[in-house]
Amino acid sequence: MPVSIKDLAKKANVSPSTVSRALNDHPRISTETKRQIQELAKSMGYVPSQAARNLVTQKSATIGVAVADYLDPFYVSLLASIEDVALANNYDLFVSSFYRDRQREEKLFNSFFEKRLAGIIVAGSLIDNGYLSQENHSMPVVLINCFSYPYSVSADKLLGAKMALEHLVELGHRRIAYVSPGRPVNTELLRLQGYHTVLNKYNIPIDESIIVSGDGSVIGGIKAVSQLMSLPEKPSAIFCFNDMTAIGVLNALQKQGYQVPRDCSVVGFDGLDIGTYYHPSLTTVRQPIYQLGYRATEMLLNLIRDDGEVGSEVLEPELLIRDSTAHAQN
Amino acid sequence: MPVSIKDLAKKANVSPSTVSRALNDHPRISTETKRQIQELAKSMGYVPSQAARNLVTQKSATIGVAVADYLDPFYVSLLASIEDVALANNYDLFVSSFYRDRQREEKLFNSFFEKRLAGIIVAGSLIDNGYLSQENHSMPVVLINCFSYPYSVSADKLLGAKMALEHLVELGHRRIAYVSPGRPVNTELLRLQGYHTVLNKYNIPIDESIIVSGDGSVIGGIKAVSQLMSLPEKPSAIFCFNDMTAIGVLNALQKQGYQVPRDCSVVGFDGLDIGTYYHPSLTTVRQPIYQLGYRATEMLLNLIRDDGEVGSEVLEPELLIRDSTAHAQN
DNA sequence: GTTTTTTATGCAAACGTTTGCGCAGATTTA
DNA sequence: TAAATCTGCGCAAACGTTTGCATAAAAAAC
Repeated sequence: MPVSIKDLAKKANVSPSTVSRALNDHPRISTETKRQIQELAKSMGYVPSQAARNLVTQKSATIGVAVADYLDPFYVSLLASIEDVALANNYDLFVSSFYRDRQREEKLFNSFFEKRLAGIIVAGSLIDNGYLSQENHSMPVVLINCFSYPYSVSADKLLGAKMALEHLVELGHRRIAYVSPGRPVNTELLRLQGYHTVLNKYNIPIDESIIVSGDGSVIGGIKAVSQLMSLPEKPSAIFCFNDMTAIGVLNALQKQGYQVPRDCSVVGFDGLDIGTYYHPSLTTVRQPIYQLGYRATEMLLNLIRDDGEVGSEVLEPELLIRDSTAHAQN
Repeated sequence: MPVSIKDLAKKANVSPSTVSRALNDHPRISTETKRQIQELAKSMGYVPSQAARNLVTQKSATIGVAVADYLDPFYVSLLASIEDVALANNYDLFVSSFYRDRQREEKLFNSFFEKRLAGIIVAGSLIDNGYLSQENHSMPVVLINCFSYPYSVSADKLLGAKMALEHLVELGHRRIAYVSPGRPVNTELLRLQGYHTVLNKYNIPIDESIIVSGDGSVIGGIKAVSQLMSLPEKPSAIFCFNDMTAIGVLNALQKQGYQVPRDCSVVGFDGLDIGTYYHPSLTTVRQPIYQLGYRATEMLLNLIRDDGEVGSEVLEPELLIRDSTAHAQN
C-alpha cells in the first residue's frame, strides 16, 4: 500500500530507473529532473522499501546484536558504543536478548540469518565457538567476551579475577567465597583459574563449599548469600562474577544484619555505574565496556568489508576499589 | 550467496514452486516429494529469505519496538511481556532505544517504516500524537504511556501521583519536593496535576522552588538533590517521577549525610524490582509493567489484523510502601 | 472404457528495487 | 562539418519468494 518508485515514475512521466537514480544522487541524471522527482517523492511521502533494495543488491545495512540479558546493565551499556560505530558507518541495529537461554540464542541467530543481515555481534554467547560449526552460514560474526571464537573482543577475565583476589588477600582475607555463573563458558573457566591461582600463590586451601553458583541476576546473589552464610565457617569476603550478583549479595548481607564491609567484603565484576550508587559503593573489576563494543563493531565492519584487521582481541580490566571492601577482622 | 529455493529446485529436479509448497506444508503436494525436499533443504542448509517473502506477500512478521531508554529498567522490563505476546503469535521483535531524544525517535520510526514492519510499539514517546500527523504512514502504532494517541495503553499517572502525595501528607509532610522529567509530555502534566490537587486539598501552598527537573536517570536525581538541599528551607520529602531518579536522590541524600527516611522521605514511580534491593528499599508507585506491554501488544495485533478492540486503555497503579518513607520530624 | 474428479506439478507473474546496456540528442573536438 | 564524446533517459533483467492458473497423470465414478 505504501507509495512505490513506480507510482512516482507514473506521476512524473519518467521511467522507474530515472526515479531510482534521482533518489540515489546518481551522476547520470539532470539536476532539474532530480530536483523535481525528489520533491515529488517528499510530497507523496515516499519511503524506500529496504526489503526490495536488499534483495536486488544482495546486501543489507543492518547489523544484528544479540545480548545475553537485557536486564543486566552491562549488556545494555555495550549497546551504546556498538550503536555509535554502526550509525557512523550508516548501519542500523537489530537488537535482541536471548535471556541467557541457549535455545533462544540459536533461534535468534536463525532469525538474523533469515533477515540476511550484514553481520552480527553476540555478547555473552552460550553457543560460543559453536558458531563455527555452521560452516555454511557465511555471515560475519563477532563475539564479545567469548575468546575461543576466532573473531572476538574480550576483557581479560583471568587478569581481572587475579586483581580482585590479590586485593582481597592483601586486605587479609583468607576465606574468600566465589559466586560463579552456573555455566562453564570459557570466559568463566578463566575467572575460576584466576581464583585458584591467587589462592594457591598464598597457600590458601581451596574450599569447594564456598564456591557457589548464581544466575547472573540480583536474585542469584541473594540466594548465594543464604547458602554461604548458613555455613559453619562463613566467608569474610565474597567475590562475584558480575556486578548484578554482587548487588544481590550486598543487599542480602545487609538484610541479614551483616555490615558491609565490616563483617564481609564484597567484590563485583563489570564496573557498572550503578555500583557507585549503592551504599556502600561496590568495589569491582571494571571491564572496558565502551571499548569492547567499539572494537567489536569495528571488527565486524572489517569482516563485512573483508579488509582491515580481525582476530581475537583481549582488553585489560581495571580494579576499582570502592567502599565494599575492607581489612579482614581478626 | 546463501542457498535459494531455486538451488533446491535444480538439485531436486522440480520447479521452484514445488519446493516452496513443500517447505510451507502446502496441501497440494505429495508426501514423498515433500519429505525429500525438506530433507534436501536441511542438508543444504537452506534458510528462507524473509525479505523476498515479505516483498511478495506484502506483509511482515516483525513488529518494531522503540523504547525511550535502554538504561532504565522500566522500559527493558516492558520488553518481556511484549516479547511473550509477540512470540506466541509468531511475530518477532525489532527493538531499539531512542535515548530520550526526539530526533532519534523520528529516525527510528522512519527506519521501521523502511523495513515495512507489521506494526510498532513506542514506549515513552516524545513525538506523542505527532504520529497522527503522518496521515499516510499506514502502519499500526500503539503507544505505551502516551494516552493522547488514539491507540495506547497507559498507567494512570494522575491517580499514581495522588496516591504518592496522599501517602506523604498522611505521614505529616508538608514540604514535599517534586523531581519531574524535564519535558512536558502529556503523561507528565497529569503527574504534576496530581501533585497540585493533593497539596491544594490539604491547603499546602505550592512552592515552585522545590519543583525541579531531572532527566530520568540516576544522575538527574543526584543533581536534583544538590539543588534541593541547598535551599534555605529544605524539603522533608521528595517525590520523584521515576524510580531511577529516586535511586539517585536516595544515594545523593546518603552521600550528603542525610538519613533516609529519618531526615527525608523519598518516593519513586515505576515499581522496579531494583527498588527493593536498595537500603532503605524504595517506596514507589507501581506501574503494571507486564500488563502495559501485554495489552499494548495485543492491541497492536488487533490493529494489524483489523479486528478486536482497540482504543485508549488506562491501567491502575498501586502504591508500594516500603522503607524510604516515614513520619515527618517535628 | 469413457467421463469426471482428484492430485501433483509446472508456468509465469508479481512484489519494489537497482543497474548494465543501448540509444537518441546535445555538445565538444579536430 | 564530420567525427568523437558526453548527457540524460528508458528497457529489461535480476534478486528470492509466493500463488493463481493451467495441465498432465492418476484415481474415482459411471
